[in-house]
Amino acid sequence: MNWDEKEMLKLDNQLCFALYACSKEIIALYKPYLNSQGLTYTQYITLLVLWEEDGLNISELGNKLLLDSGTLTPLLKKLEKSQLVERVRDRDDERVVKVFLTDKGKMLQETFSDLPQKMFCNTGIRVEEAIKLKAMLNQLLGNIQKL
Amino acid sequence: MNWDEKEMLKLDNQLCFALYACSKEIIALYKPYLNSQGLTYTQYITLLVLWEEDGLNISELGNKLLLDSGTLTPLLKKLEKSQLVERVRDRDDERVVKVFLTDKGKMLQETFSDLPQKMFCNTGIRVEEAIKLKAMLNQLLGNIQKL
DNA sequence: CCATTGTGTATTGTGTACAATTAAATTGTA
DNA sequence: TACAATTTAATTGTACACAATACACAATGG
Repeated sequence: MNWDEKEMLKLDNQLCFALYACSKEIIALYKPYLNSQGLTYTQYITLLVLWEEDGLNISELGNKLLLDSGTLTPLLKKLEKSQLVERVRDRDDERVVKVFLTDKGKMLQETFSDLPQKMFCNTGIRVEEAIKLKAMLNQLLGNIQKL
Repeated sequence: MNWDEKEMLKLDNQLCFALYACSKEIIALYKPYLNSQGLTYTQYITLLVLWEEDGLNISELGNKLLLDSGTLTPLLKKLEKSQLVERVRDRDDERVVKVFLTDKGKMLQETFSDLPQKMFCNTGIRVEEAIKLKAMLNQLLGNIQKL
């Protein structure tokens, strides 16, 4: 093993760990806001999607969130139990479960309307930096998906 | 809710989701390499730390990996079961458990010596881009930790 | 010396996350 | 119309991830 290889095996030199750590820490910053409404981060981003487009089925949600049915099925049942969504099996195709926001679920959007701005302040990052960073992440994600 | 607020509640406009998605997808790229050696990503980065500095205790590992004992205790017991590490309770302070690599665990480093390079190629990102991205992530992480 | 405070690990409970499998329903095709 | 292939969710099993708690031990201050 040469010097370069040894250097690159150090945790601090790994891009993946920086991503992994950043992701976890930022999600942790969301927690106080979300937990106060009885939500987790994954449940929150599921609602984000439904606020944009209601009545998606589970695989459509999974495509947008990059999550599979093993994650979404129990999560959506919890959201249903707290009466934020309704799961309705499609009459025309009984395999399909469509997910609809309840009135309570729709109203919750207002509660979180200022959360993105709040979170942005918490990170202490400049606007142009954030835009640049997101662009780089999206490009990276695009590269990976193509494989 | 004004237009800006509504825009920022869209999934695709959220930096946090870009981080979360990127992190998961890159870790997924690691899986074939790691699973072939019976390892998960979290176990791999734990070994990365130990290859740099052997004999750390659990809280020291947790500080470097940003993980708590609830995650590390069962993980280290699995690594011990597969004979890659040894958990030794400190004689002087019975609260402390120190973690040492076995010979088998030390030798595994060679097996992964070219993995960072391989992974880098898989992402299809340019060197300067990767460096820039990692710098931005580390700065963001620094900002958060200070809160 | 001893009560208090702090530290280090383990345990329990909840909630993802994903691979693999199953099961039901639909679709394509001979 | 049979029936194979595909699609869609749900289920099962393994592995994090973290909050909350418990517990043992250590350090410290009066």
